[in-house]
Amino acid sequence: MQEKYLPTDVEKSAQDHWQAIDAYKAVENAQDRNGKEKKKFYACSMLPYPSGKLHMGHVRNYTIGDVLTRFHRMRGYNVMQPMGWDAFGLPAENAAMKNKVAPAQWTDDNIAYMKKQLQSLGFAIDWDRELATCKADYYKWNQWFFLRMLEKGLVYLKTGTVNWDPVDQTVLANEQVIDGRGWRTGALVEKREIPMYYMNITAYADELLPALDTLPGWPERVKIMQANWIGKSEGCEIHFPYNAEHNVGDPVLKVFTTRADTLYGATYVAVAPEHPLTLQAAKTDSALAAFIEECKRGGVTEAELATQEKKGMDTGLFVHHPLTNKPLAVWTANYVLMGYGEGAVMAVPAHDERDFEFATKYGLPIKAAIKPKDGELELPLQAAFVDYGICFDSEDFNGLTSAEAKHKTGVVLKALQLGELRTTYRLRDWGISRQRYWGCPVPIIHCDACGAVPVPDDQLPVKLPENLVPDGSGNPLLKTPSFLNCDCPQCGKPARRETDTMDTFVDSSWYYLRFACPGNDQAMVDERVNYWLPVDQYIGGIEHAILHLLYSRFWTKVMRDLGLLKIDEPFANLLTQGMVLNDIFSRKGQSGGIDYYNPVEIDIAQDAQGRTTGGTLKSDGQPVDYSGMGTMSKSKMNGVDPQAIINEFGADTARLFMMFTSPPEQTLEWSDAGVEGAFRFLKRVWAFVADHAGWVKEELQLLKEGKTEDKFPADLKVRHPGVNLMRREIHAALRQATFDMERKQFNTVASAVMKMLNAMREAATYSFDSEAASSNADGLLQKGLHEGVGIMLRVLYPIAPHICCKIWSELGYDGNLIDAPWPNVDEAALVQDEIDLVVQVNGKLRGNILVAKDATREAIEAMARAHPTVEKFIAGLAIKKVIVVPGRLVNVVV
RNA sequence: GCCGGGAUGGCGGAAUUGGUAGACGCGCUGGACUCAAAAUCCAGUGGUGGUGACAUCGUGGGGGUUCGAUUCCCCCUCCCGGCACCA
Repeated sequence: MQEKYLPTDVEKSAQDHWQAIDAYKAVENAQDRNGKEKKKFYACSMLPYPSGKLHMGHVRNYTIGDVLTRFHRMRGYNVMQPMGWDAFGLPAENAAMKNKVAPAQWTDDNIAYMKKQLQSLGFAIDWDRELATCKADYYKWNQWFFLRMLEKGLVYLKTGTVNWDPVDQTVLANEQVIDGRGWRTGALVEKREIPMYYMNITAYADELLPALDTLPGWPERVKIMQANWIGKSEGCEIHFPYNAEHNVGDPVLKVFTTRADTLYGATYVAVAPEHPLTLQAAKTDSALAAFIEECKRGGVTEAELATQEKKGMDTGLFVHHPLTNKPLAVWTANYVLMGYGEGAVMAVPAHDERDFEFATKYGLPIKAAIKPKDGELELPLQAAFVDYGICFDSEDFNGLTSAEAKHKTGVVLKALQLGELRTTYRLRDWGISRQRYWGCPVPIIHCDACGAVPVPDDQLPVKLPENLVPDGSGNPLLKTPSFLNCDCPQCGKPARRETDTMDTFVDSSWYYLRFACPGNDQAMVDERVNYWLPVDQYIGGIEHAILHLLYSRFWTKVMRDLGLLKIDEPFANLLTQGMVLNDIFSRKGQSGGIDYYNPVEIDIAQDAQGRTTGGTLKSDGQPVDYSGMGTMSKSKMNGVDPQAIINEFGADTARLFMMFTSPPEQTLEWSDAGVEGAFRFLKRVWAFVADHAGWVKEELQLLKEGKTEDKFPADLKVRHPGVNLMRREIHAALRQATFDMERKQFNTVASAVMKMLNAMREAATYSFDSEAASSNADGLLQKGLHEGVGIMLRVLYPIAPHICCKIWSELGYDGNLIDAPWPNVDEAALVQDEIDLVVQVNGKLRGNILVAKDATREAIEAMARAHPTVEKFIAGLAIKKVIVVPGRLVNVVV
C-alpha cells in the first residue's frame, strides 16, 4: 500500500472504476442476491441553477444527498440519485446583456462546466437521467400540462401588478428594484396592472393545508410556515350597502373580517387605491386622483407594504352599517391591498392596531365594542384592545363573548342577506406569466377574431428561439417576427403568438417526476413514476421552505387529479439544509458605495484569542473592515471556490469538512483551518492503515483459508484488556454512528469515526509500549484491527467514499465497498461488569461510584451515602429523599 | 411589519431528547523530532480563587416549574431565512 495519501490519484482511480462498472445506474424493481425485490430509495436534491460554477451551498446539498444515497445502498435499498439543471431564469439574461452572448449558449457552457465539477466530487449520480429545464423535450410538457389545466379551468387570465421601468419600458423583477428605482436606469419604478395567467392553487388550499399532517418526515418548522402561508381563517363576509347615489354596479361594498364580533365598533371603511369606489370618487376629486397616482409608486412586496407609512384620504362617499344603518365614511388607504380578499376592510380602530393608528392620525372616530372578560376598558383608549372579550355598547349583542358574537353576526347578516360566515385563505393564486425571454413560452396564440387560442397539442412544443440576446429594453421575443407571427389555429388568419414565458417555479415544480421517466418523448410521465415516487428523501435549502415546496405539492395533486400519478404528496421526507457562511470584508468605495473583497485577497488580522478583527488587502496593504459572517454570495464577494479546495485537498476532504463542521440543518461557517483539519484526519486514516496493512491482510488470508474464526474469545478482557477496551470503544462509536446516520446528524457520524481511529491508535500504541500487554499475543490485536478497520471504513465511506474504496480494495476486504453492508454492533463488546454512576447532593455533582451492573437500589444508595465527599456535604443535614436513576446517577436530597 | 428558526469555551459544535455541560475537531500553550522550519507525535487547555486536594460560577438576558433544566413554560434582546417576479 502506497505510504502517502495522494487524494488526486485515489479519487481518479475510484471514479474511473465506478464509471467502468456503471456503478450508479438505477434500475426499476432491482432484486437482492436472494432474488427478493429490494425496497426503493429515491434521493433527490434540489436541482442547481447553472450560474457558472458550483458554489459551496451546492457541495453541501449534494454531499448530504450522496451520504444518504450511499448509506441506504449499504442498507440494501435500490437507490436512485438523479441530477438536472434549473436552466431558465433571469441571471442568464443578465449575463447575456453583459457579455453579448445568447442565454442558451451561456447556460449550456455553464452546465458542461458544473457537470464536470459535480463528477469530480464523486457523487453517486445516475447521469442517464440528467435533464435541463431549458430544453424543449422538457418544457414541452410544461406547455402540454398548462393546456390541460386551462381545459380544467385551473388556469385563467386576470390582471396583476408588476414593477414598470418607464425608461427601459420593461417589467422588473422585485430583485431589480432597489429603493424604488430601476437597477439599470435609476428611474422611479411604477406599478402597472397587466393581464397574466394564473394557476388556481387556492382551489387546492383545503387539501394542501390538512395534508401537511400526512408528512411526518417533514421538519415541523416548514410545515408551520406552509400552514401560516396558506393562512386559513374562519371569518365573515360583511356587506355594507352603498349610499343610493353611488353607482358602481354592485349594490353593496363587500369586506371580509375575522373579527365580526367587533362590527359595532366599525367607524369607517377603507378601500384600496385601485378599488372601483376610489376610482369613481377620483373622477370628480383631483386631490384623490393625485393620491392614487402617489400610491402607484413604491414597492409591490408585502414587506414594503407592511412597513410603509400608512396614508389615506377621504373619498367623500358613504356606505351604511349593515346592522345600525348609520352612514360610515369610505376612506381610501395604502395599507388596503386590492389583491387580498375584496380590496376593502371595515375599520375598527378600537380593536385593531393598524386601524387605531390610522384613525388617530386622521382624527377618525374610535368606538369600543369589546371589553375584557373580567374588567372594564379604560376610556378613552390609549391603544387598540385586540384581545377577545365581551361585547358591550353593541345593541342585541351585549354580553356575548367574542366567539358567540362572531357566530351570531354571521347568522343575523345571512338572514338580512348582507353577508355570511365564510372561510378564506391568505394564499393567493399563482401568477405564472413573465414578460421575459429566457423561459418556457406560454402556449397561446392571440387572434383578432378568436381571442386567446390554445396552441393545439400537435403543434407542441412552442420552441423558444435560442439565438436572441436581450438588451434590457423589454422582451426580445416581441422583436422577433419569426416567433411572433403565426396563424390562428382556429380560423387560420394571421395571428400573434403570446410572448410571455412561464415563471421558473413552473419548471421546478415537477422535474423530480421526470427523473423517473427519462427519454420518454410520448408522455409527460409514465408507469415508472409510480415505482420511484414519492421522493424518499428530498434535500434543499431552507429558503425554499414555502414557495417551491408548495407549488410542487400543488402540481403533484393536479397531476394526480388528471390521472397522471397515483401519489398525493411528492416528498415523503424533507431535509432543509442551512446556508454556508463566510467572513465578509469590505471598504467604503470612493463613490460612496461599499466595495467587498474575497477573504483570499485579505491578510486576516486576529486578536490574541484567535478572533478575526479585520485585515489588510494583500494587493495594496491597506486595511479593510470586517463585518462578521454572512451567506456566501456574489454581491458580498465572499464565496469560496469548491474547485480550489478539490484541487488542493481532494473531494473527500471537501465532503468531510462539510459534513463534520455543522449538522445539515444549521448554517455552516466556512473555515480554512477546518478544511485542513479534515484533510489531516484523512491522512491519519491512511497512515494508520498503511502501518497495519500487513496484519489486516494476514487476518483476511487466515479467514479465507479457514485457519481462524471471525470472533473473539469470551475471556478477551483477561487475555488482552487493550483490545477489549478498543472493541468497546469502536462498537460504542458504531452504535452512535448508526443512530446519528438514521437521524441524519452527520457531524457526529464523522466524530464517531474519529473516535474509532483514536481507539485503534491507542490500542496499537499501548500494546507495543507496555511489557505487560504483550503486544499481539495470540494474534488478538491483529484480529481487533481487522475488525476495527473494516468498521471504520464502512462508516466513513458514505462521507468520504474515494479513500475508503481505495483502502478497502487495497487490503482485500470482501467485494466492492459500495455494496458492502452497514456494520452491526456487537452488543457483547459493550457489556461492562461495573457501571460508573454519578452521585449528586441536591442536584450538584459530588462524586462517582463504581457499582456492579446488577447492584440493587439499596446497595447503590448505601454506597452513595458512604462516598466521602457526599458524607461531607450531607453532614448534619436531614436526608429528605434519595433518587436513583438506574445506570445514570444517584441524587441525595437534603 | 408579519411568519419561521437560532444563540452553549478563543472558534465550529456535542450532550441518544429532563439526569456528569463542553464529546469530536479547530485554535492556542508547552514538549519530542529537526541545524532550522514545515509535517508528524506527546501533554495541557471554560472562567474565577487556591501551590494543591478542592471550592465556586457558568449554556444570549430576566422570571418560573422540578430532587435535578442547554433541554419544558412565560417575558425580553440580538442574529439568520421567507414575504408571492432571485432561484
